[in-house]
This record gives sequence, C-alpha cells and structure tokens, in this order.
Amino acid sequence: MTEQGRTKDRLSNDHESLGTRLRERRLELGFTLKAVADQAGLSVGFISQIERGITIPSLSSLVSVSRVLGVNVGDFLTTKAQGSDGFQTGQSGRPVFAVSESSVSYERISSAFPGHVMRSVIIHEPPGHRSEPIAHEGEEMMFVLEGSITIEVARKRTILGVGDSVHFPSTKVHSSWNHTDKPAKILWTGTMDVFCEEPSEAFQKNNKKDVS
Amino acid sequence: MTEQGRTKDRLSNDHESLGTRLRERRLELGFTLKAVADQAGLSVGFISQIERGITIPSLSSLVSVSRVLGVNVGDFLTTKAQGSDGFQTGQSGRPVFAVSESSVSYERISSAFPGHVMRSVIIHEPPGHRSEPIAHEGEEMMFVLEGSITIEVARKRTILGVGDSVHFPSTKVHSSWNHTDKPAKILWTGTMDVFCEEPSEAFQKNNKKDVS
DNA sequence: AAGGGATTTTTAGTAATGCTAAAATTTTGA
DNA sequence: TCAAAATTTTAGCATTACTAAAAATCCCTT
Repeated sequence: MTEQGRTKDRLSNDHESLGTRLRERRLELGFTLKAVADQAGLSVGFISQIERGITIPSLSSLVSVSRVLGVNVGDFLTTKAQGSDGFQTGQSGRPVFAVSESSVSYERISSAFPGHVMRSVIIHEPPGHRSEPIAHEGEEMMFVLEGSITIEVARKRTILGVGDSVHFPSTKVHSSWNHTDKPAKILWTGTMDVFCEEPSEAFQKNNKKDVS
Repeated sequence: MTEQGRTKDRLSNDHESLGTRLRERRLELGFTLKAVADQAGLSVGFISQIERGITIPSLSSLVSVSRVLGVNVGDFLTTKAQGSDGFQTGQSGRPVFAVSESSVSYERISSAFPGHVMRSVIIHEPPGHRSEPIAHEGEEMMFVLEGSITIEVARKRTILGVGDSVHFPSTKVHSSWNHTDKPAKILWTGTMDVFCEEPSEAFQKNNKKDVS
C-alpha cells in the first residue's frame, strides 16, 4: 500500500473549486458567513477556511452546509460549465448537428449556465437508424414528438408513439431505434452529457465526459 | 456555538446508506474489496469499514472510491426514493392532477427510481392562467407542445410557440402564463420537485421538497 | 473623515478520527 | 477437506477537522 496524504492529494484542484462554489452560492443567496455557520452548526472561521480552500470539510459538514445553501452535494463536485447569457432558444436559433442528411441529427435546446445539470436535445431520427447499446452515469428521459421508436432498457423493449415517454437511470444498458419508414423526432433530456455541447465535437456521438 | 460530534451526528442515517450503496455498486460490478482498494489507493480494511458504516470517509477518499466505481459522488448522498419497476409511461397510463376543469392540470411523466434527479410533467394550461412569480432551487426547462405562452425569467419576457423552449436556473424569479384564448400544453422538466409526486398532495402546487 | 458595528480572516490548539498494517476470521472453490 | 482468497477486526498514530478568540477588514452612518 502506497502512502498518501489524507485529504488534499487526491482532490488537488477540486477543493479549491469546491470552496469557490460554496462562496458563490452563499453570496448568490445573500448570506453572511455567520448565517451559514449558525444554520449549519459550524464555526464562522471554519466556513471561511473552507471557502478559501484552506480546509476540506468532512462529508457530514459538507452535507450540512449544502443543506443550508439549498443545493445538492454532488453539484459542488461537478466540473464547472461555461456561462451563457441567454436561457431561451426558439426553434430557428438552435444549433443543429448532423453528419449528413441521411443520418441522425440533433438540435440542442438546453442552455449552459453555472451549475446546470440538465442537457436536452431534439433528436431527428431517420428510418432504421439504431443507436448502439450503451450504459453510463446519470438518468435520462425521452419524449416522442413525432413518429415512433422502439426503445430497449435493461432488455425490456417498448414501442413509443407520439406523446409517449420513458425515464430511466442511464446506468442500465439501453438502446433505441426507429423501426418505421418515416423520420421520428424525440425530445431527449438527461443529466449526462452524451451529446456534445460544442459544434466542433459534433461527430462523436458517444463522447463521454467525466462528471465526478 | 453548540458542541457537536465531528462526523457522525449530522449524517445519522446517511452514512449507513452510503456504505450500503457503495457495497451494492461494488458487487454490481463484481469487484473485490481489494480491487477497489488498490485502485482507489486506500486500504482493504478501510473500504470494508466504510461499507459497513463503521467509518466515514473523507471527501477525497469518497471521490477516489466513486471514481473506481464509476458513479457520481452525489448519487451516494441522495435520499433513497421508493423503487419502481417500470420506467416508461404511455399517455394513457399517466396520473393526471387537476383541481377542476377550468384550472391547470398536470400529467406526470417522470419515473421514480433510486437517485433520480429529474422530474417532468406535462402542463395543460387553460387560457389566461397565470403562475405566481417564484424562485427556488434547481433548474428547469419548458418545451411548448401546443399553443403559446408568455414566460418571464428575471424580468425578461419571451413568447414561446410550438417547438420553442426555455432552460434556466430556477433560482431566478420566473413566471409564465397563457396569454391566448386557447389551451396550451407544455412539457416541463426540472431538477426541483415543485409538482408533487403523490396524488394526495395534488392541491399544493408550490409545494417544495428539500432535495439535498 | 471618524467611529462603530458587522463581517471575515487569522491564529493557536486539541479532541477526534481517517486511515493504516497486520492478525484473525470467514468464504469460496477445487 | 484444505488452501487460497476475501473480508473483518484490532490496535494505534499522524493528521486534521473544527473550535474559540483575537486581529483585521469592510461597510454604513453621522
């Protein structure tokens, strides 16, 4: 067994962004250090040191602080996304990613802002197109806007028509395909970014990013 | 300042479910304690104690273990939801919540399974119906299926028609209404459960639940 | 500009524990 | 049945999670 430091070696950058995020969130809510400390049952000095990356809180202390700040613990440990000014996208303004006319294409409708978790795309799925079976972190939801698809989750197949939906943990092996001879249109929403957010990465559909 | 134990007092139930979940995940992957310990750079005995709830890992140790197990840290700290067998809901099988015919009604399309974060409902919004301005934790997305609505986020108004969408942090004051004389239908997806998941709570639209 | 209160940072210190190595026990597979 | 693998238990210590209080900084009012 190799010797390792107890706390800081394995977090390296993370504990600094952790503290930064905690402070951002606190300021967002207009709380003082004292208010947070009182409600979390911790000392003012300790919160200050956490925020400035001097000290790493124990799990239970982090849970306490997160509760006071009204956010999920996991949110503090997620890679920071780039900010964006606008939240709305009308149909005409969305980036559309496609390899060619006969292949599946995507309209990204989710926005990027600090701490966002959800991603969403509209998938235009041509007849016969089939996604490879895959499993990954997070959860996802598909809502059929047009056409019909077959989806298989954990070996269970279901045919979804217009207005039908499915919501499942992405950790289960899943796959879907358009079994019809007409295009289908699906609204996909998930917590795992399996569809790239940069146009330059448009051609790697199964690109996975480490969210932890 | 009240004196409190350092670690265990504030986690109470959580550290037991944390360990249980870690073990479940490890067994799911078919890993031995030794394999996980080696890859995480920790001792076998320590992992064993974590799994059995005897010891609480530091944040960095938990991050290391989570990475080996290929899951998000936050997933281990979420309150365990009641399990559910099915992930799919067709249109006819969904619970519909409404106070009366002339008011807004909701179809819940999200599923509940351990660790899920996303919630989704289809909102049937009658003409003129207006939601109160509100701000809360999380983020949310609205996709217009039918009709048209006006939405105001952080004092910025936008009219959304069919196929239009908006995605924003729910921490910003927001409100929406159907400005037309026809019903509208919106697919709402969010990370904060502002729409109840139990039929018995159907009449408290702004019921907030603590997700952390 | 001065003053005072609020807020944050710094300092010094210790009780607790995060984590180890190794022994003991249990489980597994041949 | 036996030996190896896997897990649990034990004992112990280096480190630190967290404190109280002092010092410094900030902010607002007069």
